[in-house]
Amino acid sequence: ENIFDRSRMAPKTPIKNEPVDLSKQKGCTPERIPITPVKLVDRPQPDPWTPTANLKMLVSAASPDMRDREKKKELFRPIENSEQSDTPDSLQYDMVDDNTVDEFEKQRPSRKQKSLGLLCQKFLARYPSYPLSTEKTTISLDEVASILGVERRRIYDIVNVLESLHLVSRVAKNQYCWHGRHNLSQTLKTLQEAGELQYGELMTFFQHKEQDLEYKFGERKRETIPDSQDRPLLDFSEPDCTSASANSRKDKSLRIMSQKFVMLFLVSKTKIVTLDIAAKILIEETQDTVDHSKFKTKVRRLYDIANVLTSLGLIKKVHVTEERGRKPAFKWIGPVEFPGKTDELRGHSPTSDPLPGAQRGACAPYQICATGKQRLTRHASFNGAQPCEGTRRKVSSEPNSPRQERQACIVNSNEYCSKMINLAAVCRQKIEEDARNPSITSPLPLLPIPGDSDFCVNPLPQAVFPMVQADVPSLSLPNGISSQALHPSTPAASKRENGKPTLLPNQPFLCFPSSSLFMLCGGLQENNLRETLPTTGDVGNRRAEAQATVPPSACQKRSSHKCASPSAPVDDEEPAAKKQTMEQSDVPLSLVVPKKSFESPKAESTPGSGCTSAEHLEAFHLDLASPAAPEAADKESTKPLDSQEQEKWSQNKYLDEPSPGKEHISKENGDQPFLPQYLYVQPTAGLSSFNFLFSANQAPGAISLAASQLPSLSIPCVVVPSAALASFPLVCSPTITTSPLSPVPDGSFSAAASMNFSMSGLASTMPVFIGTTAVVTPKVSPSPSVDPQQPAHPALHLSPVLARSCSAVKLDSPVCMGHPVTLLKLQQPSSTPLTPKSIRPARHEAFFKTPGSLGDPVAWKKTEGSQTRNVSSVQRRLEISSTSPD
DNA sequence: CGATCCCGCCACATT
DNA sequence: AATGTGGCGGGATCG
Repeated sequence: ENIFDRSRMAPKTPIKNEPVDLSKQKGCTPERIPITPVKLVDRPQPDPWTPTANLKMLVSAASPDMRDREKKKELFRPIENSEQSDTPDSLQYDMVDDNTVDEFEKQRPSRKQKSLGLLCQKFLARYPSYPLSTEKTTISLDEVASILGVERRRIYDIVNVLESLHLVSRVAKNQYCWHGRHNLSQTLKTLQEAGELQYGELMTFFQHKEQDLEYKFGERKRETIPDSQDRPLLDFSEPDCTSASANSRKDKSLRIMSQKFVMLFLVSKTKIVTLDIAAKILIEETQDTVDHSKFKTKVRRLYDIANVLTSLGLIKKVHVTEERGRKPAFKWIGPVEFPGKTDELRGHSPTSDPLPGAQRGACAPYQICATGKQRLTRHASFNGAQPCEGTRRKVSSEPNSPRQERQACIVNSNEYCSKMINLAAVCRQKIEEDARNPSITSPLPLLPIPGDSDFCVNPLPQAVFPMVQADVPSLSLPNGISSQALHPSTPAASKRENGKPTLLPNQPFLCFPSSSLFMLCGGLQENNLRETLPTTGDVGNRRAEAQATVPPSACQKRSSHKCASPSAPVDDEEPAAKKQTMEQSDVPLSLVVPKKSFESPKAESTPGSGCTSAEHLEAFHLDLASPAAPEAADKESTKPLDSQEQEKWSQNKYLDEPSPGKEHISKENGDQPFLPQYLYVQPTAGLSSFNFLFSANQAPGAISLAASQLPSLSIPCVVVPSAALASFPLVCSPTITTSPLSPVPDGSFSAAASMNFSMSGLASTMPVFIGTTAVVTPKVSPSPSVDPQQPAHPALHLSPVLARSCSAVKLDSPVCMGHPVTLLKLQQPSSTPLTPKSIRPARHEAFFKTPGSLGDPVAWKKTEGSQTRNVSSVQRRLEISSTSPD
């Protein structure tokens, strides 16, 4: 034993022997190995002196032995390298050794003994936690591997994680420098800051949700990780690492993952992160699809990282019991508070120039990240839809004016998108989970429906789309157009949705959708209202940010706040409230928010009215952010509060292109639309019997814009029949006009018109849904499910939003809930294509089918194809957002 | 049976 | 080309 220990102790010995062989052989060989077959180390018995000697010995011995490995299991139990645990055995070995391999064999190291965590402990034991500054300890991977009796590959796993925390740095090939934990605190602080910037908001959302949900621990973390981080690796940059250059292109995923993982803990309120959430968050890009395999792989990696972190005493394994059950999770047990905050950092990145920072990004990862977000938002605003496109590629292509900044922005946006997506996915899952768990659901209204998850994801995207599309169309074309754009229906097309361009020019409308969601939620839920408001406010901020391009200051602030918000002060009135509310608010919302960036500006060009509307929106945003917000909130709150209203809402219709409807609304509601983010038109209003809900985003955009101009906004508008809806059977898809409802001219544009028509005709009492393209499902079961709602589907773009909204609503309002459910059912059967594009028209036959329930959207997606759906959802978002038309 | 995660193939990077 | 790195996922073990 001593020997073994020594060996470890004395790492220095240069010898490398071929530990590998030995190690590999692990088990002793039955045949010969008299000695201690197990580990290299063990074997050495003869010459204890130097570890190396032992190693050699072992090796030599082993090699022959090696061949036999097979036996190991039952027979062996080699002690293995492990000293301690094994030690006893080792002794035994000695005793036994020669003769019975058996014992050894039996001892064969259990898996645990070979665990990475244990190996890491051994590794760490070799070096002082706080080495004297003077002494520089170099680590030779080969040497360590041999000493510890493991393959070098394992050492890489450990070193990579340690490197991510700057406990070691790579000096040269096969050589690492041991720094110890002197800088650990600083590194963690940095990560925390970076994490807040990147994930802060998201985290908060998630956490809130989670908490709401009821996680025991409450947490998971959520967050998304921006790609940007990846590359730069937050920390790395600064670290002393001489080898900064080192980080070559490849972002070592393990290192990055490790940092991100740590960031999650640091950002998490609860300090507890579940593996699945972390994995989701870490999975970048469009993962909606969710490759199960990918997820699995990610989890595996996280285990690797977690084992090392556990050995470092930074985290410990725990179980979080959620509604669903218990999930593996890790709790941060390391230092939490770090003296000085990085206010500075924040200031930099957020406030200061987003762009530049981003570009520079390379220099300071943090900043970059932060900037990235901001930018993203901005982008969104600027570019409009593009931002998201989850898939970057597309986006990049689209946008036009590419400036460097822009491009950068785009990139960021992409990242942002990816994050969003991830978040969405996470949210979605949560929601789903929540939904599953009834208990939890309460907090989050959304969840209830299975589809929700989709909604979450989709909604945003869709919402975004709608916005854009709407805008575009509206601008360029009145209702119909927009619808057409949307209609393109082909999924692909839908995703991109053309309209944007026009819209985009300046900003994306995308944002709205999300807001819309919020709105809905808010409206629906009484409680939520507040939350929503805040969220909305946030949204507004974001929008502002997005728009910020124009108003940088505001944007920056917001962004900064956002970032900071979690930890830092949000400051403005909103922030605090928002934060709180935010937290409570559903995840989805949060997701939405980020996305949203609507804008309307572009609209101007085309439709003057649109512009105005846009302005309103902005104004709102601004207002929200500042003083106005409260009012809006109030208004909103009031609306939502009323259960009656909710009911009405249920009745609400969503119009894809409801410009007319919107107009009505707008008229009726007039200015207010903004307030709530959802616009819901009371029956009294223009619509005789219809209530309109507009997603906040939508609403704003839609309302303002749409109402005035954009018919196309359609997206946002969803008319949901009130609970009573049941009565309404009709849904009109804009494009498609299902025969029954209104004859829509052609699918494409007619939608708006159709909407109108339907409206008019139907209006009387029926709840009509206007889908942009959707088909009406006349069938409708009037009752509960309110098939009509389904129409939402029709509105492709809208649908998402609607769906979300609906879902949200459902949650929020019982009434809604009921409907949705039914709806969902319906929808599923229908097999609707969720994607807006698909929605598009005609092709999809009837998207609407059972539009009704919000939840459906998900279902739709599902129908399309789970994977695709997922991805699509994300992509859709992105695409939609991007609106690149094709 | 799900949670863990060891093991090592193999691709890519670096020398 | 050899060697260093490290992504990745099959499949064994654990609980």
